[in-house]
Amino acid sequence: MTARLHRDFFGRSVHAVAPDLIGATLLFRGVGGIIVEAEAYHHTDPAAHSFGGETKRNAVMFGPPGFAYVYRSYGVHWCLNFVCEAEGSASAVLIRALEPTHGLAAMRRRRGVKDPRLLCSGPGRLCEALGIIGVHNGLALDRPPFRLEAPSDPVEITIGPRIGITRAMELPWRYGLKGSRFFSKPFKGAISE
DNA sequence: TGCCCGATTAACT
DNA sequence: GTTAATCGGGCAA
Repeated sequence: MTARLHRDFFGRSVHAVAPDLIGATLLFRGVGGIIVEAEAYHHTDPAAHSFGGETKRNAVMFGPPGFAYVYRSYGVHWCLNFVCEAEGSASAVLIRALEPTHGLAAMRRRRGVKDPRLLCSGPGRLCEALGIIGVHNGLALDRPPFRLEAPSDPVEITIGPRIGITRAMELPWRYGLKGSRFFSKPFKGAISE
């Protein structure tokens, strides 16, 4: 239990890493919870930021695996991704929701809500709850302030179409912890694995 | 430089 | 169900 996730873990296909992240514990400065929802993005995928090639914003995606890619969404929110595969592959997993387990008081203070289901259920919400912002773009995931631990027990995975995107919507690259009450949105037409 | 748009959220009707 | 908030990237001129 509590096996740390090392760089080798991320040096695999996003389609292997994303489901393996479900059930893992993500902490940022000791605050966080269990990853219950994630989506895979690959540079051959029209919905990925890296699809059009390397830019200043997405440069971290083109670097080595095991680092955080943080970007601003809709000019309002921050979103957290984990870079995967090999350097230059430009693929990443978007962390979409956590089940809060550590530092609930800090999360409530930052988010301004009490309901645990509103603290980290969404990519923008979880970054606000954990205090992750643009300056954390490019940080390594295997050392502080990040900490990642593998699931202590095997988990059942739910798979469905990604949400919030306008391109390649049909690709079933959204992964969830089966039965979780902390999704950003329900899984529709979900398949269990 | 100007313009449009987005891997979102919350607050509406 | 709809829409404003808000800003950097990407592209056209």
